[in-house]
Amino acid sequence: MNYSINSEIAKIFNHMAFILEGLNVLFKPRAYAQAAEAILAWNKDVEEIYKSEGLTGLKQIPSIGQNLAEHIEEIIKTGRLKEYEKLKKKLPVDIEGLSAIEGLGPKKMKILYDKLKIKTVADLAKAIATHKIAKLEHFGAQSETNIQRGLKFLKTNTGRIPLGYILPLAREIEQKLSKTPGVKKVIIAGSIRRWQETIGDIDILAISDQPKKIMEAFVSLPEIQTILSHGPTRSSVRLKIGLDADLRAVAPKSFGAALQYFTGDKNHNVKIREIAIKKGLKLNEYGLWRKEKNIACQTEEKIYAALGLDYIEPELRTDSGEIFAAQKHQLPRLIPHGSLKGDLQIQTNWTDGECTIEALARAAMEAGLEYIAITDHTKTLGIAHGLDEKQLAKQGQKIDALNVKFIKEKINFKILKSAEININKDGSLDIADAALKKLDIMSVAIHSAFRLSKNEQTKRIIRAIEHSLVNILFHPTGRLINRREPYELDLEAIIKAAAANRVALELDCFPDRMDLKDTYVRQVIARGVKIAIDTDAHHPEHFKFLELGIGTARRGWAAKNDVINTWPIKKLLKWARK
DNA sequence: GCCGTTTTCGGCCCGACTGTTTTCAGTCG
Repeated sequence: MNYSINSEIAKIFNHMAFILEGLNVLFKPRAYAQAAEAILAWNKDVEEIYKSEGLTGLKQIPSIGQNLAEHIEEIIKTGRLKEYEKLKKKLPVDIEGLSAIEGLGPKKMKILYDKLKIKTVADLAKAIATHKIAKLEHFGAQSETNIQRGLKFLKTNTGRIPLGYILPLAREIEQKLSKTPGVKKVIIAGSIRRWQETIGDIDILAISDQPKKIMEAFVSLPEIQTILSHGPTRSSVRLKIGLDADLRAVAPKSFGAALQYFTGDKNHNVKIREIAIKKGLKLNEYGLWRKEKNIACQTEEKIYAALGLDYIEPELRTDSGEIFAAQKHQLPRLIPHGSLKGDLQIQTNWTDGECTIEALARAAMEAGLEYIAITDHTKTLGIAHGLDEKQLAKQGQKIDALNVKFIKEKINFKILKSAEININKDGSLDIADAALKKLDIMSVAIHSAFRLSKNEQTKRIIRAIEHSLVNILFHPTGRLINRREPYELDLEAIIKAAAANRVALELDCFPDRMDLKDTYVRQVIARGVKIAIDTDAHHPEHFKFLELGIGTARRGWAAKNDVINTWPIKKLLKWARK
């Protein structure tokens, strides 16, 4: 899918928000920034929406009203936005470049431009070298030093890092801080607690009566490159890996309120606080208050309840309908962590995996699973030495033998015969039906011809879904986070075909795939289509990624029964036999 | 500029930390 128009418009709106902020305009900046966020999060191309439903369609997007819908219309029609051009003249600077400097926001950028005509990072470096900054009003020697330091450590704009690659480090820091004297509890909050697919920083909450001690421990961690701020209850650091980490400490009695506040996300919290205001209350990280009187603070559950809401799980806190559902008691019962019984995508050393079937099976047992499907690539994927019909049959014999061995060892574990069957360019499969019939479960995927037109790609995949033996479509959109855009395809049409043919769509939870992503999971299960959460394991260590898949499925409002590999093996095989 | 089951007008989250300030504005989350 091509959302470049969405990101282009979001970028313009974000720039406008920034400039308006610099011009001291009230409230509009938030309106523009929220609109930008909403457009980015929307799963449909705004140009398509506009073409089929006009301005009315655009106004269905949250935070888009008459004015912004007309702005979008103008950008689609003319490729530019006059109002943006006008604003740009008032602050014609490299917003992205300069924003990468810690502590430099719209107001200061405006001063730097007005007084010194600083437009770029290079201009800024020059001004620093000649000590012009310190002499400016509202700046000083310290500001100059800080900007100089900021120039050295530009905020990494390589983007966000997949959760799976950050989680081990975050947990290590959590462990270390837990050992500080006087600490009652340390918990990772923020986007990690919400299981967001990528992470921009690590947020940690500490419960302690002696917050200064834990702040001291935090800023002394060996993982740290620089200290950005260091106060008695809050500190902020840049880690050596280029990511920021924040620690917030509160007293035990404020635990629930602080956890709610520090988990976010921001939009969710703003909405929750607005609900508090409407009830004549105030919510902050210390509790829920009516004037000076405390209403709730110990647990998140109590705070949500006091606001008339069912408890909202962290994964759902994205301001995308969860608050309304909590008011109406309509929140889903999310799939619990640890409820997967199997993993249906695993590659072995028969193709591009690193280990034997048995080693992977034993690792899966260790991870608490009851079954796995071996899904080596098939023959047309030359680079992975894909298996042909004969080799598949031979692998089947090996799997049979291992299953017998497990029975003899009295191990309750089963290996299923499967494959990651390659979909040809025309939508046919590269393995003959006779060989496919011998497999326990059949999964398909595309690995080539990524650049087909949207129409052709969609038709190709639907043809594979319609094959009478196919059970699962692997990594349906093909995106690789920070590396490859998804293929152009009409996901709605694919979901429809999957529903009609009772085919499941995969949530491949390898950290940089996470495909389907959260919002797509929500779209898919809303249409009654099942998902399979698989690790795509190539190595025994990879089974630890299962928790990431559950996190993303929960973000997509999935219940246990929406996920086929929570089922006992008998139920799964019955389903697979169509 | 958006939004609404207390509002179609009058609201718009809240607080810590920093640096420049003698009481506060900017930035950040």
